[in-house]
Amino acid sequence: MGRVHRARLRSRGPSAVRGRESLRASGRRSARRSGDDRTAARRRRQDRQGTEKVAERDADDRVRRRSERDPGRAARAALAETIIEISAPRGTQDLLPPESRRWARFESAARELAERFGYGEIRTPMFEATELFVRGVGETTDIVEKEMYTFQDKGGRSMTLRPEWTAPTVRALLQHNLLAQGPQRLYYIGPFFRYERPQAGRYRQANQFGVECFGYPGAEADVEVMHLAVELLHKYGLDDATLRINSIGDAECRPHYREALLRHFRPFAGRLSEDSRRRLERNPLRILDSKAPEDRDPIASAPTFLDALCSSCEEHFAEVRGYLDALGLRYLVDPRIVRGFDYYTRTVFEIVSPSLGAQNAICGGGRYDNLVESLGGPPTPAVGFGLGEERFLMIAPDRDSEPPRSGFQAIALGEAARAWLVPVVGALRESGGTPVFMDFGGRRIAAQFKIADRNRARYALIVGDDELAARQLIVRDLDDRRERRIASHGDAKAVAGAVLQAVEGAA
RNA sequence: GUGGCUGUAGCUCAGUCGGUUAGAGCGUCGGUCUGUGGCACCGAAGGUCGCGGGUUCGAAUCUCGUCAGCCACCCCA
Repeated sequence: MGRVHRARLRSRGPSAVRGRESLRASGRRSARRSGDDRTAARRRRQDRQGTEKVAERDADDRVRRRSERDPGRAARAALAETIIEISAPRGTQDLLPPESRRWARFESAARELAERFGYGEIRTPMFEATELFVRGVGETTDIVEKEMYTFQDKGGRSMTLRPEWTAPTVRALLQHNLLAQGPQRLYYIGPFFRYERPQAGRYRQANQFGVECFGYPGAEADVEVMHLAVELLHKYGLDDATLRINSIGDAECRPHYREALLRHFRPFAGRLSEDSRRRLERNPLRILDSKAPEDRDPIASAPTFLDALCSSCEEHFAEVRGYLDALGLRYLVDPRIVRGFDYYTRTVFEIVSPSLGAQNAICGGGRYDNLVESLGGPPTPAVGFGLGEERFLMIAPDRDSEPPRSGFQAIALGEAARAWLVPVVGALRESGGTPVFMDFGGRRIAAQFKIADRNRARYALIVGDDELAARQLIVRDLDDRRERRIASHGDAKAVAGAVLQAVEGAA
């Protein structure tokens, strides 16, 4: 896919004529003129570099000549002076058919699965008060420090396009006091925004499917959300993606681990990467995430969290593994997973795919037992994940299959036939469950058949003057090329009914 | 934010040492076939060579800047 698709919203006015129009006029049109004329044109072109005046006169001349051939042009040119070139903003993309069909399929699969797990959809605004993310995600995280799309609204409030969806979900939960009704299982699907340099699997506007489960402290909930994510992958046959899990402890044991890490890394301080040196005091956990080659050895010898967990965290993690085993879910304990958000506690997990590039995490999540409280709610344990739709669809194998033929291509030959057929098409669309296509371009019959093929239509309905006179229409099976004539009496609805009846059983 | 690579037709890409009118395949439209598709043949339309400046008699080609895309770093979905 790839290159720039730049929409040229180009209005040509007198000032623009000097650029494009003059080139076109002297280029294309001169090709039809004689050789002498051409050299004259070239000389004029060279002269033009000399003085602006000549250039303008030349351009005006061209406008006049073009206007003679196309009277509307002068009026259009007078309307607009500016040249506007607009393309989709960096790191965003347009979604077009047939790719959009894959997205729709994925989204309904995700929804269906979430509903099957007992989760209900939540939709929240695309922007929130900036403060929500600063407090929710954490001030020292990369997201808050440098990746947020923040703006001031006209009331002077600081707003931010959501960079993640957990904090907004919690906000909505608290605002509507849903926790008073007991545990909540919610899912969401849609866009989120991060101001980053785009690369493979990373965009400024991306889409995420995620679930959040509130109110259950036990490992059952952790494993439920993991199961949901894995099952979605499984449905698409993405079995080479692996679930990696870890525990990063809670308020009791994390400080101890932090100390242990500091003791370990301090002696290496001089040799660590610049980034890791900075992280040493602020957030030593994140050093474990580093890919810098000079950090590799110190990280490999670092103590793991699994040795430092307090007894209750250790027990929780053991239960998580137990449930995963009981469900037959394959996983890998990876002590290096730490995750980028501050709100995680205990279980964290990622699903990574070997077929993605450097951004190989297709899904990430974990438990966040303190977030609800820190946003002003009652103490509420919670666990959830986010899954990147772009990344998922990059590796999903549902690409090439050609859909089976279905529906109708209405083919009219001539004005009268078209006028007769249009209401029939409308009636078919009202009553049938299959697509009905029609080309309004007045193309010859062969071209309309090509369009039918492209549309993967199953039947062609052909009407020309002969059929009109005979009150018939032709139904052609585009698979076996057999066709038959059926009577077309009555109004459009009756004709549509006759058509549907004629193909019934055949399809 | 840093670095590397790349911008030529709707798409994929050629374009020699800087030289006259920038090409191909696919796609689109028309024709061969006044009314029958996937094939074939013929023809046509379609280009500010990303944009702006510089060098030069002359720039798609060299140079600087800029924008965009891709990839990597940081980090993450």
